[in-house]
Amino acid sequence: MNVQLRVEAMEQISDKKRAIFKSTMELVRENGFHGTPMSLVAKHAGVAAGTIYHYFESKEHLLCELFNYAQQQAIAVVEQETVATIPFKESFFKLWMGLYTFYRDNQDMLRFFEQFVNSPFRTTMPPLEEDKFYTLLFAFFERGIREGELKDVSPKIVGTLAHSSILSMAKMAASGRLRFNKKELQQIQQLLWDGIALGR
Amino acid sequence: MNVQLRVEAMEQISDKKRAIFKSTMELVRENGFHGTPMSLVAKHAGVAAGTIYHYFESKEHLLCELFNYAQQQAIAVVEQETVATIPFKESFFKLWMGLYTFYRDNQDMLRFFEQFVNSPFRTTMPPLEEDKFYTLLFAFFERGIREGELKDVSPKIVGTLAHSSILSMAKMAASGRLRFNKKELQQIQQLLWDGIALGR
DNA sequence: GCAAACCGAATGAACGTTCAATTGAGGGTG
DNA sequence: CACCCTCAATTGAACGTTCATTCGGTTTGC
Repeated sequence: MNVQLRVEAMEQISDKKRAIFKSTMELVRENGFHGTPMSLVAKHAGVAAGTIYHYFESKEHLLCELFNYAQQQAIAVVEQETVATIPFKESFFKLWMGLYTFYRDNQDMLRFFEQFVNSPFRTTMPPLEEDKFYTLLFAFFERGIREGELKDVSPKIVGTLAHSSILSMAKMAASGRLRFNKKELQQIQQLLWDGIALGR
Repeated sequence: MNVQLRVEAMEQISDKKRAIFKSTMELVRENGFHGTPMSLVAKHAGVAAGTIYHYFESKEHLLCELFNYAQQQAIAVVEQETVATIPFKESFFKLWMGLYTFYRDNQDMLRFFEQFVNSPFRTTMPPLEEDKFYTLLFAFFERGIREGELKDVSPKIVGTLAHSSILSMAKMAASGRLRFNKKELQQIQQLLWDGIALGR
């Protein structure tokens, strides 16, 4: 039943579709949003140009679906690290580290995300999965406030602050300007925690 | 002499050039990076297409120069709020608020920044002014560490965290999803300060 | 009268998308 | 098993549009 549910949620993606997603993400990372013509995507994915249009209505749809697809993977990380049976503080550190390593190890995706959320697509075709991601994230921080672990600031604010700290650190690591060791990463998380936690 | 210096630094920009910058920023904000043809920029700026090429070598150069131009204004904010004669803690809050209001009130610019730094231009033509911005920012936080006001974490880390918090809050305010009142803004700054400051 | 600034139609390349044609997997029939 | 039919998957050349850029000519300021 667990498997059943996962299959339903993921909607069983075809190999070609996945190859197209992968190529698009890599090319967008290197050449940007513009600068990745469909012909190039096709070549990289090892399919003909026409084939892409069998799976996707247009370039715009391809990009939007890719965003949702990638976002689902980020959602999976949040769901995995925020089970309600684990104490809040422990979950907080696990979530921070989980998302950080996810973004750090998926730099194509990270770059694609940033390009996408600042593009006009976001407004012309609002992505469903992004809402879900933030809903989950904010719910987690609301729990922290409810349980008296966090200061009484809007969960949206705390959640956004936490997430932006993760993103900026992952981008820093990705750009190669600074590589963090385990101790530094713990320092960063602790620093954030000190800010948002309710001192006893 | 004060005036003299400022003029030298700004290099005396022509009205047409400024109009082109303004139009580009507005159009990029609405239509994204792609989706703003030079012809549209020209029309919005009230000049002919060819005129743009009198001032800028190419679209790419226009965008890069615009980035530097905009970045200079952000630099001006940092310089204004981080004079060494004001106590560090007070400067910190002034800087946070100064940059926050700057970004919030210049949403075109904010959006353009985000698009630009995640585009491939950043790597093909590394922007000088971005370096200067971060150099100033990091120097300020280094001062905080040196004066024993901040925890001994790399100034690059603290600076990046602080800046990302500003950006994410300004983006939130810009998107209209949440409008902050003065008390909430103070809460956010305090929260950050609590995280990075050395408890006595 | 001479630069520099400015114009905007023309050019040519690049790109998203289409479509007629081909392949191949499955399945029903005798 | 051979045959045919169907339909989805796939191909890639061709099309039409859009867009950055050019350039010969005109205006403006000095």
